[in-house]
Amino acid sequence: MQFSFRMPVAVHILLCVASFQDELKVTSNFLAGSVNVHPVIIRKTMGQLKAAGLVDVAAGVGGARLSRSPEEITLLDVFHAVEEEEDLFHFHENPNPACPVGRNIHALLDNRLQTIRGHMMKDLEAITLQSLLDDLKAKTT
Amino acid sequence: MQFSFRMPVAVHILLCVASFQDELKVTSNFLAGSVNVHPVIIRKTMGQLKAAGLVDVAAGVGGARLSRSPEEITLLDVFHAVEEEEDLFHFHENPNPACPVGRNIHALLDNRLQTIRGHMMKDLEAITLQSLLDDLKAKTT
DNA sequence: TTTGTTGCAATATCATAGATTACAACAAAT
DNA sequence: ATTTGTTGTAATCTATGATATTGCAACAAA
Repeated sequence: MQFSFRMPVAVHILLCVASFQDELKVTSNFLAGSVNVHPVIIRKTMGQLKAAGLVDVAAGVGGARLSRSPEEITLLDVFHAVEEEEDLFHFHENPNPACPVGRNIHALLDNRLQTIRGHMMKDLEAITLQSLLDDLKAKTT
Repeated sequence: MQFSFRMPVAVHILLCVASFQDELKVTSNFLAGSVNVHPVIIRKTMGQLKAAGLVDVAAGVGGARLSRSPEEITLLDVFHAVEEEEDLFHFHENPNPACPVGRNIHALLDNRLQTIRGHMMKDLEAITLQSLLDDLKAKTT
């Protein structure tokens, strides 16, 4: 089990927008060509990024731009924009309350797993779009 | 998206085995009653725990026991026993190699996300079955 | 008014997880 | 040796969620 590819796709979109917004009109069709998914998926994801205040999309005429500088966009922002707010692990419903383990399993695991999730969020927060752009530049020059 | 509930179920199984192995025969039907899932799911999960060397199951006569002491079983052991070895995030296949972003997106994200996954593994490793049993005892007495 | 685009709904397709059924293999008890 | 209760495993069913696809109204600029 793993997270869907919405997150990598969203990062891909943001990198493309950051890289090309000054040279050409970054449309969902253009992005679909680079990411290689259906344009509607791009538009949907872009809608989430827009709702999160990460990009501005020009309705009608088309094209997208970053709403903030790449230093101010972290992977945590992207994650929150794109993924549901869920627990990392899915608990089984209705464990038997007559069993001491069943009665307590949820409470036992919950805070420990939330801690792990918290660490993951911190890690994502430490990665900025700018750092990815820097790496990208290093790889392409 | 999140991990399936195999992991919490496996922990539940191990806690029950540890708690009851000296008092009664811990069968898949007994466990199914506490966890509240189908006995076949228990047997399947138990098979994974057995293959990972965490429990011994008595074929024929039935009943399970821990193969090691609870101090020597970590949630990382359980995780490896029960979850596929996958990346945390699912990458989109076939990004456009003609685009500098598409050509590099995988390499850009991969090691960063692997690092995050590594932290998660370390966190899981720090949680022993014994610590859960201690908490359980504190809650039930 | 035309053109290219976004936003969104509806539907289709596909993969995966869990539930369920069925049954052979097994070991102990009698 | 037979019975009994259990494990191990395969096959199938169902539900859910993710992505793909189609279609179209709304929009803004030329």
